[in-house]
Amino acid sequence: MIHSLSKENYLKAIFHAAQQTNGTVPTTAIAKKVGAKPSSVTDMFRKLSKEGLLDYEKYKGVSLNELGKKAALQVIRKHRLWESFLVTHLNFNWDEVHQVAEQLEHIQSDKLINELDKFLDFPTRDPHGDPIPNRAGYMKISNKKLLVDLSVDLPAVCVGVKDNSTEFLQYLDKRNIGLGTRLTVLHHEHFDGSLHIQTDSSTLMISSKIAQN
Amino acid sequence: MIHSLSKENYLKAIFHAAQQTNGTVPTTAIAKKVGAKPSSVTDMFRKLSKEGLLDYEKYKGVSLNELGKKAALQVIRKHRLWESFLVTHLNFNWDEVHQVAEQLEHIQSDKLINELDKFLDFPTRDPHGDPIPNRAGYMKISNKKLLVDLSVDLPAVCVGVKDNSTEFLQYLDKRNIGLGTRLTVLHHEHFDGSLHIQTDSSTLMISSKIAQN
DNA sequence: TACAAATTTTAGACTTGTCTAAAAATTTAT
DNA sequence: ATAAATTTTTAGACAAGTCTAAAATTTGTA
Repeated sequence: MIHSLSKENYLKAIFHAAQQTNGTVPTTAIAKKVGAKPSSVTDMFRKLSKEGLLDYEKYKGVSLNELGKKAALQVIRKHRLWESFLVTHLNFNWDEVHQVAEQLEHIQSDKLINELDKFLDFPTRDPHGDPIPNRAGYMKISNKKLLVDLSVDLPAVCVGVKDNSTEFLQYLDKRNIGLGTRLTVLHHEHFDGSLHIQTDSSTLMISSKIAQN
Repeated sequence: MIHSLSKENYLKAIFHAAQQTNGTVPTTAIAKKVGAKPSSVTDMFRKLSKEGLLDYEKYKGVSLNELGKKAALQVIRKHRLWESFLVTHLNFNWDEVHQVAEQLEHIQSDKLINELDKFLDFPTRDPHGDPIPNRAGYMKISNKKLLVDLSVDLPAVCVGVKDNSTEFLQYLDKRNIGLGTRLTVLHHEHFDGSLHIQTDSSTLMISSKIAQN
């Protein structure tokens, strides 16, 4: 139940890659993610497969099984909790945390990570707005988030809306916002909760209308 | 200027061993500390020597040079700052922290460790009472500490006293405390600062008399 | 459908850090 | 002072994770 640093990185990479492609991931995709040559990735696929963490068929790519998913989610949980800690308590900016969290995510100690979770008051989103798996490995599916929860200056893509009423959709349409629209939050206006956002075509202001990223 | 996990462990082990023996450390002493066979230690001695971190002569043992000492102190700084964090913010007991700190001490990030230092308000002692090197690598020589600063239940040895007056020494003598006496603090009485301590031969009470560990 | 291109796997090798067994040097003790 | 005991080093090997080069398989296209 304890994996090497390298194996944890592969599991994480496969998990993330599988979010895009529906489950099965090709060798080269992982090679790019982990910064290794495809031949090395094949070797590791066989090892992880033999350890019962993923399903692998020669030339067919891999997919995480339940055990592998669980292991990957634990690493992701650690990564995101550490990122949160760095930003909220150690004065890191959201764009500085990744490299350090890549190291911290491999520290092995259940007590450590659960106490950190408690210390941070059980956050559900990391500084990039991505969901943090809980102790049991459960996390809200996908990395959608409400526009109001979106970090300032973080580029994002609109993939859905919460309020599906026609009037709301027309409102968005009039402003050229739809599925696939790329946007960035420029500024949060705290007194009324309104947002200044930047899309590819224009800059505009949005009130507390809730759009999902 | 960046060393592998294993090398950092060797540097730390050599540093600690050198505190006892006046500078030069034999192969077997390090073998025991790092949990490796003497032949492996010899190999590593040669590597670290070639990297300019320590002075090594075949069959003569090693000693850290300035560069090696600096590197060791940075690892020790990280170890002790993390121990402090674990105890003061994550509800670890002083006897639970070591194993986790052994991992955390190898995280590479100057910003991380300096921000952690600041977050902890620049502590000078870790939970075991050992001094924490500052950013520049400076630390109060040796791990002596005042008895009043000694953690409860941590076994210690008396190696000196601050007040050298005859009457104070006689006072200690009467209670069978001298250089080399092993003792443990059982309890701190907060209202008057007195201490209950346990020596090999007896249990006794000490007022705010300051004895150095 | 068959060939060319791209992807994936195999084979053999290298690095780091470790080990065992045996040889060499040092220390201890008589 | 020399033999015995201990310590240290050398030599050769191994596991993990990686690489390059070449072979095998799959995919895309004419």
